[in-house]
Amino acid sequence: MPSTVGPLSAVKVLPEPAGLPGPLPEPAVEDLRLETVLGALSDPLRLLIVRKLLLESEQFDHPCGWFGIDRPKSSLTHHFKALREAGVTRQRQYGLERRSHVRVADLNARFPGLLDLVAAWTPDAP
Amino acid sequence: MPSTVGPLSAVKVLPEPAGLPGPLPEPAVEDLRLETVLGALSDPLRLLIVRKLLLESEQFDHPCGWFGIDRPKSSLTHHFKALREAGVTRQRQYGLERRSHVRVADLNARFPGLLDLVAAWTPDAP
DNA sequence: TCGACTGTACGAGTCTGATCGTACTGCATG
DNA sequence: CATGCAGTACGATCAGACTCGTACAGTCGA
Repeated sequence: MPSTVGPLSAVKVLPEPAGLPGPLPEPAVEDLRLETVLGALSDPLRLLIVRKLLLESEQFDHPCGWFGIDRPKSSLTHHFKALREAGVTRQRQYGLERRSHVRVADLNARFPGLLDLVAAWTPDAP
Repeated sequence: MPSTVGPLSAVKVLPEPAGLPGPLPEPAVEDLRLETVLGALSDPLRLLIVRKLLLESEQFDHPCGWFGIDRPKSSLTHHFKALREAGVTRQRQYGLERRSHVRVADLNARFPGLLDLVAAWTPDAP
């Protein structure tokens, strides 16, 4: 997984007209890479985040605090950014909060069945 | 991805009666972990290996040389070991060679659809 | 028995990612 | 305007992975 989104030419950069809720920079659907997405999902914490989004929301965006993860804010920022830059989630700025949801349609179009595996995943045991 | 197979209790250790072609140590089906498998598949080189095994063999084992990858032997050993320890491939010792194949049945049982994504993957572009 | 061959083990160098503290930005509400 | 809050940016630290050279082990055929 690259530290940045990748070559800037491949990134949807929406300058975002001062304060309006628009999606943060993310890879376009056609630029989603399987190895990058799998890398983003190879972390248990991020798997937990995506699974929770899939099972308990799907239609609404959620801020970081909604997940109830007991980690420092800077750690959460790191993981949410990783998910967004891999193309797994989309983030929008709603006033104070930055809310996330899974790019279900995009991921199902490019990697059908992948999200089912995430939804069926369990944090620890068999 | 752990550097070892994991807790030794969770590893199928077949003492392998002196020279007979038996599977090398690998995680049991029920011990396969999604995050570990995804981590193993998040590397382009390993994705290439698994895809080649899926598309061009499926029924037969193949030694490292068969893949025609232009890397030092020690690098290849590293990746084949990573795949085996994650439970993606099985390796058997046939005389001189150590041959690999994908654990198709096991992976389809635990993570249905995952191998289809790997088979559909392309090394570089959309 | 002596190479030739396949693959491993071990170690070093390098790099990336995970974690987290601290300081900061931006928005909202009083 | 002042305060509080959500989240980021930056930097440090640490662990793990990737890459590879070198040395070694086991097997097969001449």
